[in-house]
Amino acid sequence: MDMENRKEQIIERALVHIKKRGYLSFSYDHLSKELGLTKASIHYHFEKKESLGLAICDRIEIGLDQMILAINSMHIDPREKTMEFFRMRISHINSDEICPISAFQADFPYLPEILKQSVQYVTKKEIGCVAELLQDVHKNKNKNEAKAILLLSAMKGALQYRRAVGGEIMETISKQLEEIVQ
Amino acid sequence: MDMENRKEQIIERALVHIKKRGYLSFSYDHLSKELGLTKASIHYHFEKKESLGLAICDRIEIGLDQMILAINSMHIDPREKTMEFFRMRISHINSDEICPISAFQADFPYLPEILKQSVQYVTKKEIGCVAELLQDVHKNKNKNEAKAILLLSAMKGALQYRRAVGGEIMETISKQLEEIVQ
DNA sequence: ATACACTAACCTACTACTAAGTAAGTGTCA
DNA sequence: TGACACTTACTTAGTAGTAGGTTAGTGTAT
Repeated sequence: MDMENRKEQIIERALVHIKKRGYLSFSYDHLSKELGLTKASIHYHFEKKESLGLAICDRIEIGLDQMILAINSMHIDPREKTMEFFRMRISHINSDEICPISAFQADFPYLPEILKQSVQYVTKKEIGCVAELLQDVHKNKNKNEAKAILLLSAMKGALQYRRAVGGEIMETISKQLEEIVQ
Repeated sequence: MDMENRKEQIIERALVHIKKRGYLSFSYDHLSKELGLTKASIHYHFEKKESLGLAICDRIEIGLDQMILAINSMHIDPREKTMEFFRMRISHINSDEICPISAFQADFPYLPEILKQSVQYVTKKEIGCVAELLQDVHKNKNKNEAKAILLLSAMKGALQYRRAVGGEIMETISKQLEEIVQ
């Protein structure tokens, strides 16, 4: 397989693993067996685990950009745009998974410094995305930033709760997030 | 040192480690070195890591009971009681830590079955605690359960966000939680 | 004497990471 | 056209370090 396809394939599988079990707990061994390669081959594409971690952060960032682009091309109510962001975000996370950014945050103290920075960057970017969508609802920048953090914290906390209390929690939370957006 | 004191000491240190780095990532080796013991000695008190995990869940449950007891003996507004619960909960978590229940949830798919059950139990118990405190504010049981889940999700999500965006986030969130309680 | 709290030394499995080698292809020059 | 240098995408076989867990034995207080 050519370089770019294989790299993408590894990033995609690693992202699934991170959503399932976190950054520190997934291993090149698991990953390689799933892809029908050797560990060494993954090291060929991503010299260190850290390099793969950084590539995944980039991947998440690209995903955010694509979502914002898709949402801004929709002709719907501004309130609906914010909710659409959350719907899209949740739809990429299976019921046995958590948000990959949350997974990185859970392992944060033991990440290599450069990966910490990348996680910080993508975390802040996501908050910025939501805050900007909220700007079309009410024009209070400070309040929107605070609201964005609340909405995101609640959504991601809920995704983790889902593991212990079951699936119906996300509907319960979504309804209440809608009230907060209003 | 006598059995009960040592056991308590191990649980206490392990709880700190779980708040800092999660259940899967803390090790008997680290723990033993901190306590000036050997790994084997910790295995003497807690045969398996799983046993220690269960003891920590018990410990968290006892902590919840004590908080509810303390809060119910206060002569304050019902709204304030709910907020006091959150203040107490947050005060036990340092700025480089996350909620231990969240930490267990983050590692959930790879916990032994019996520990999963214990985490589920303590998760639901905490939701029950908050929902009951809310019963003194508004008497709508279903809505209070939903509100409890929202408040807890937001708080715990925010504790994880704090690692990537810094400490001032908790004040921002607390103010907004107060509005939701009203 | 016996139970308790502990240690030294070990085992197996798994982690990230590396060294050395190879088959298949690409580009270039006589 | 064909020989040569080089690259890509891998493999096999390792390294050192750490994980959870075990076994057999030691010191001590009652």
